[in-house]
Amino acid sequence: MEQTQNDAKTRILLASKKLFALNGYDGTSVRQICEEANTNAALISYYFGGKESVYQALFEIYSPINILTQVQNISPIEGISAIVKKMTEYRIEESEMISIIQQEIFMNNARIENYKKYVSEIWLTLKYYLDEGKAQGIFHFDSVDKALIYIIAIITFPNRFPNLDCVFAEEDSNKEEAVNDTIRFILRGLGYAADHCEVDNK
Amino acid sequence: MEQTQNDAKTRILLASKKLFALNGYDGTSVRQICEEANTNAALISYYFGGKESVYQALFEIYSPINILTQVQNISPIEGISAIVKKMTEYRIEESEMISIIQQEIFMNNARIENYKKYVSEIWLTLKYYLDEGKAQGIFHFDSVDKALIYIIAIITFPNRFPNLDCVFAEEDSNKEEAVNDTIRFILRGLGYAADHCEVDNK
DNA sequence: GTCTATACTTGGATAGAC
DNA sequence: GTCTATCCAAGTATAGAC
Repeated sequence: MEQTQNDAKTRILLASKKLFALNGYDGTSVRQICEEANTNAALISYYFGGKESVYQALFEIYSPINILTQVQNISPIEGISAIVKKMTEYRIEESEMISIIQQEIFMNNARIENYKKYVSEIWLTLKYYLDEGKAQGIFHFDSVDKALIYIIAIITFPNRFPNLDCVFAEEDSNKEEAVNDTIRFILRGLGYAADHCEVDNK
Repeated sequence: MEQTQNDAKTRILLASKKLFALNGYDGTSVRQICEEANTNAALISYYFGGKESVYQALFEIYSPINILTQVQNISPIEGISAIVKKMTEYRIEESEMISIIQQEIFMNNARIENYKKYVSEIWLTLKYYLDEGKAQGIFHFDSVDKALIYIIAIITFPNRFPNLDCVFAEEDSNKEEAVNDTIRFILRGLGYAADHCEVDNK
């Protein structure tokens, strides 16, 4: 089926992505979505089969698909940097999806069963590189689970807060800057001292 | 009015805290709450005036009230450590509230207007210490907003994931350990090199 | 392929019995 | 102080018109 930028189906997807991010799944009604999308409420059922199927479709279409490619057989530093880079880019490109994912991660519902496996894979890969890096003496932390949680917290935290504008003054920086800044903070946090302890340079 | 651990009002508060954390505000019905609390749906209105008022009551009763006491006129390191310590303790003691707060922060709704001011104050204090520390040459980062976001991400990230058990193997550690671990990660991330640049091994 | 009208379900609040 | 029954509003899905 042909799918242009402006057909009703696409408009529904974009509208629901926006509204789910702002108001949550349960806080968004199909009537709201269709108003935002300039379509009729019946089209949700017609195109997708229901509200939940629209939600599932978002994850299928806007998932960070290629995060784990090119992340095999490289060093812990490279591995972690690569994942942080991809996630940070995704976080900027698909900030609405990150909001949606954030809201889901901490909830109990079964809406994202399929997606969970996919996300777990990313976190387990991160964990693998943390273990490796610690074993090689590159990283210095006590608990791999705690370190993992800090990293997940950072790379899944939305960069937009509809509710807390007053705190954040700076305008958007470019993507590359954000990636490097995030990688630096995380590697430093892990006790990787290369960039500020000269004796460490080899 | 006398309030025991087991009166209906308290049971409603605890049940709603639990369910809001797991399923979100919109994902929780007053009927669910009252089933969990072993009371009747009418009591929500009777005691609180409505679902939203129960929600507000949670923030009034279980807020991290004393976070900003004893955080004046101290050094950036001490200031940031103190806030991270208090928030980490709160995160462990009131993990359900942290889940609820997390869900709210990224949303658009006006439910937590009062609470927002309170939260903003904490973040602005953190920001102040970050600026101070950078000016004093203690911290090394480019963007204070980015640094602030990393810290907020870490100290507001729930430590429980109903949805991602498989990734996290370790059992709960004690509170003090968690506090010190978190402070160390953050200070390192900020480029505060005191604890590993002299000689790494102890 | 798109929309209108509507039936069905669920949630929140309330009146009144005990 | 607590519960039962019920009203009203909102969300969802569907049948069928165009």
